[in-house]
Amino acid sequence: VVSWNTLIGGYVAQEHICDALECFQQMQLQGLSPTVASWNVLIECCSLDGKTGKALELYAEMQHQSLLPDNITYLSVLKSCSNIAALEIGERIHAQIHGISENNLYLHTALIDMYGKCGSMQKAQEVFDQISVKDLCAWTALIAGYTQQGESKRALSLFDEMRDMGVQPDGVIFLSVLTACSHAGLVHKGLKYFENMSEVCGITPTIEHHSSMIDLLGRAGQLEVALDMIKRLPSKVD
RNA sequence: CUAGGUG
Repeated sequence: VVSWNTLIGGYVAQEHICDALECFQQMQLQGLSPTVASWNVLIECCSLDGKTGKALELYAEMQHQSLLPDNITYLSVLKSCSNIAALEIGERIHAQIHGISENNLYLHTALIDMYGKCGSMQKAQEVFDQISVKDLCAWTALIAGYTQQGESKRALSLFDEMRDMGVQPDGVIFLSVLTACSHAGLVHKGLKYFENMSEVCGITPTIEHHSSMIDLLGRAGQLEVALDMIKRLPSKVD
């Protein structure tokens, strides 16, 4: 069974979704019972493919066979929910999680992400507050949620709060932060964060960071500064 | 053998 799972995973990695599904059926035809991991790989694959309905279908089907979903199953299903902003389904799963498994940090982060993408920052904040040890990913999920809802100032103050607590930011969270600045037209803050990122935190800006900055500058009408940044791009990249 | 955050 383990090797079947590996095989399915291989198909998924090469984006041969149909082959993966076929493979899954064939293993059952041979009288082997898929493990939770088999289902997880499949569900994960459907949510990556944007086949959210199928993912939820598989999730229901696996429960129908009296297999217990594990944390990884919930993660994949929640990811599907965030993709289509399916708040009701997400809440249903949240309720299920409470009954069945001990919540871990990965799960909490996925919930925050899901609520954020569904526009329910109220609930996202609630989940966040219940976490005892918040790591960088949890912060990012929350901050990105506020950013996406247009609550830039909330996002930025959370970021400052996080740094006061001594959590080291990474390139991913800076992208959300820069996007928040861009959204709110906070040119100076954006420039400050951008500078701070490389000089204090030692993070090398990627193309994405530069795009974000150029977007910020462009929207604020600072076209010549934006142009200047574009000109300096190639030398910074290598 | 499978798992969370960014435009």
